[in-house]
Amino acid sequence: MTSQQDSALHSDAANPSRREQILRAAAQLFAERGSRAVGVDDVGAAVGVTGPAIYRHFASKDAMLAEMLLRISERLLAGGTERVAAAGASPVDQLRALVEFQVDFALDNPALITVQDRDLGALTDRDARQVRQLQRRYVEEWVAVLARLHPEASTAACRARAHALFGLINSTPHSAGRVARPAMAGLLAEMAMAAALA
Amino acid sequence: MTSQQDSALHSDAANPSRREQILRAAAQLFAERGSRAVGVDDVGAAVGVTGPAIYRHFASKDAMLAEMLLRISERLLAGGTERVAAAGASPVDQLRALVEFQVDFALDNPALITVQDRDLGALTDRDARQVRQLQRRYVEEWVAVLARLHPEASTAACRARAHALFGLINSTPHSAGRVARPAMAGLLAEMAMAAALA
DNA sequence: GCCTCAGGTTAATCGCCGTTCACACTGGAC
DNA sequence: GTCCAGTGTGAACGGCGATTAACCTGAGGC
Repeated sequence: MTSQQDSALHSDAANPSRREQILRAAAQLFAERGSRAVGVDDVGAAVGVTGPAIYRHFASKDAMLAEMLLRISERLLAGGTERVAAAGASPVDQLRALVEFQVDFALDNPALITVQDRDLGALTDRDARQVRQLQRRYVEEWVAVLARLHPEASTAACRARAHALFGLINSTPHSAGRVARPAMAGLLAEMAMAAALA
Repeated sequence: MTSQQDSALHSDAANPSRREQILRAAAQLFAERGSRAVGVDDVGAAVGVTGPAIYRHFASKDAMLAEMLLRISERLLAGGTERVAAAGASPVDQLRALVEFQVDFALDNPALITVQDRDLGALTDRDARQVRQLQRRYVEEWVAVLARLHPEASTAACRARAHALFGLINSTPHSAGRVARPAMAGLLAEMAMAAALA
């Protein structure tokens, strides 16, 4: 139904391998219905093959989900640290860089955003631990910046603030498409900045 | 494990019937693992009975989830309209009333908040439609207030803004417990007001 | 012209889990 | 005391869905 094609998954966006096609289709389906409600046959059908063909490319359905979530977390962490580094020394500028990065990511990859916080629990302990560790490092990036903007606040409060900002920005998938992308980006960034500095 | 006892489910909080116990336990489990990952036996075990005993109180596992989500939506809608009505004519006061109501609800019922937006898709079409309709009416309550505060903004933009505020406030379950309840309530309300008025 | 191998296919297998069944055990109502 | 409604229990049943097995094909390399 959706023509949405979350961009953060492809190595080679132009000519995606079958493996990449599967990951993208799976992300879309997982986001719509939840990973446990999506059958291996559904994923196969979405790329024009039968269910078991998946196993030529992934060890298991869980492995697909794991790879998906690991890539997202890595991409967020890498992008976040990069943007902060490029933003100079001003905490407000750093915050703005993080906000704009997260807004762009959420608008570009609504399905991945949805899957990430809905299906973390479906991973094996081992995979989940690894994803959570990457997520934690990304959060700490935000916490460090927020701490400089609110010197009086505890670390725990800054962490809560960071999570609240993620919730705000990641609300995108819920208010799907009725507002044009640039306007939406502006609105979310503005709200996030106001909330962050309040 | 958790001593959390979401309060919005009981009619008689003091001496809950077996039926209510089941709903509470199920909400907790569903929030932790997702409704599809929780077995009927798990729910039974959580209240000290075997799985099939559930069927003395609910027609099916889906019926449990449906009742849970319907109650939440009804409670939110009722609470929201009531608070707005009691807040007088000032849009800012009305907004503050809504924000404080939502913050209290989210802090009191983290499990329900989680289940509500994670497991809506597991409902039958009929039930899902009904829940969505209640949710929509609650959202419109917010949209009406936001529209008066931003007369220049489109309805769609106000709706996006409302969803963003829900995302912010409902982030509570993700930053579980490290900040004391009153401080958390203050922080979330402050951030939400700033974001709403930005 | 063969051999290999990547990538598919269809037809089992197999375990899990929602649900139903047939049979107790209560504890009031009368 | 009897009876019945309400609750539970353990043992099937049945379907669904992930995985595996066995077999096929077509494109290169040699």
